[in-house]
Amino acid sequence: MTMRAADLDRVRALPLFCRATPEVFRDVTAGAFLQRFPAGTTLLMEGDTVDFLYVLLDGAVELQGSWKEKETTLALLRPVSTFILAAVVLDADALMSARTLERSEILMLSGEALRRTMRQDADFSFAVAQELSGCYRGLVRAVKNQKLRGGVERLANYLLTQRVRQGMRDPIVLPHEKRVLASLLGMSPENLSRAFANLSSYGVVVHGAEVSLGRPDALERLARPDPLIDNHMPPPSSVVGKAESERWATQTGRTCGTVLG
Amino acid sequence: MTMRAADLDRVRALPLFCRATPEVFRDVTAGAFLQRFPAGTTLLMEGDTVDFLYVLLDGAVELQGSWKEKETTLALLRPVSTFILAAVVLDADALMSARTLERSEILMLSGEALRRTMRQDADFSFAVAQELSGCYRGLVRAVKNQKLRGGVERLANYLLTQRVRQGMRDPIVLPHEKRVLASLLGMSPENLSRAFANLSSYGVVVHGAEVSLGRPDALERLARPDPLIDNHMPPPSSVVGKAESERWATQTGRTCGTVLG
DNA sequence: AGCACCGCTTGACGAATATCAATCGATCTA
DNA sequence: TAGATCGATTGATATTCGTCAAGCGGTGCT
Repeated sequence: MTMRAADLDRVRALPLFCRATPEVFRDVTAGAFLQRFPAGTTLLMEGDTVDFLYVLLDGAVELQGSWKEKETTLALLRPVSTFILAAVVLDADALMSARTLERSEILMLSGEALRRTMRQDADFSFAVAQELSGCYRGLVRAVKNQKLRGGVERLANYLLTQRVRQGMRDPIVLPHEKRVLASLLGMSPENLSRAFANLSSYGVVVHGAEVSLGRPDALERLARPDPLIDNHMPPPSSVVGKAESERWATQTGRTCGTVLG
Repeated sequence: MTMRAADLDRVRALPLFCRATPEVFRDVTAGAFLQRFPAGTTLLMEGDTVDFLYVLLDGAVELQGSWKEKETTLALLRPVSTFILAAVVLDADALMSARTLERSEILMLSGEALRRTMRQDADFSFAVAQELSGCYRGLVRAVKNQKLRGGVERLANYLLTQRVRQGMRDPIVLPHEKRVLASLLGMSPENLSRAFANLSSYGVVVHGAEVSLGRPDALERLARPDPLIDNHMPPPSSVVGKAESERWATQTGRTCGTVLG
């Protein structure tokens, strides 16, 4: 209950809640609490049963899956984003782990309360269904991205997507470590370096986290972005208006990367 | 409206509808119609706006995505399955194409009616949200499968999953052409052949569509199936009881393949 | 029967990618 | 400041995978 009014407002503005009645919002946030975590904290392990809907208010969170000592990044989240909505709705165990990449502020809503409210309010239930649909479509994009494109193509499209999200500024800045980005794009860190090197012939210059797309048109001819794969949603600056850009990975706000990769 | 009572019952039994009141079921099926398609018919193209929720009652359909002359199979559906639920809920365009693999019988429900009913009935809305959650989780499994495993490992796990679904019978039978299976598993048909050849050292013998897993234990040590990736749901024979095994790809019934791959 | 077509398999080759190792640079610490 | 640590880069090498080509074995058609 120790949360600033401004935080509550940011949650209220989420597509998931912005059309809910005051009563519904009160019900679903009943018993919610805000918590701060340092960087590198594991919030949730694969296979854990999940009792809360998480809302990232500040910081950064990585969703990852693992198999046989190997790990891969499924999504990178920035505020304001919700995650593991699907597991909460089904009251099932988590299919991915969640860990903080930076010091983060996270609101935790009772899963029980969420499900109860859904059963009582058709409009809220509908909003949840819409959110889940957006998440689903985000994953469809991810799979297509992964299966249909090669490594350099995924990187090229990632850069073009970032350019749009960062308001067409020229030196875009990578929002995460390159090792994490590599995992998101489905390649080894070494290969990401080489992929960047390849793109230099298309005008791409890298200086640390700053990447300048010298000739976006040339890069675009290589990347061939496709609205059915890459969600080039409006830059964060412009008011997002109708909560319509598909949401991603149970998260409602911006995503860092078209999508997994 | 030309549909047999038995068909209606099968639709009624879907997790999506089985808990709905008679009125809700009547509303959502209002204006629905049954249609027959020959093999190889494209029901829906990527990018098309979608006005109907599809229910596969007989036959087989493939969901695929494409980019730059390339195509990949995202899911293989068998009766009784619904598909493109997410696009219908959002009233958005389709992210994948759908085509029949065999002569198929398909029920088409009005998307408008579905959304209207959702807004009126919280329980139905909740059922849709649960269905979407299952689909979402199916895709998470798919991405993990694709990013964390190699080709042979994906095939080995596919075979083990099929063994469970087909009631542990020994010569399992591949439910689709090998070229389609290869696309589902994310490899070329040539590589699928070689992958099968590799598995011969683990007891796998292939005779056309019949595959005998000579030593399932050995195969399992290679495949390392994981409940957080492979949905080893109960064999179709045993009554599925509570509609709980996660649904896949907007589909409610059996799926042919752990998952895309 | 003969023929064409199609799906599957196999081999050879090249491209893409992972892995291992070493190095460089920046940051943090003692 | 010196040392240690960590992320990023680069090179060498092995593995995986896709592509091209040919051959095999069915099915269906005439």
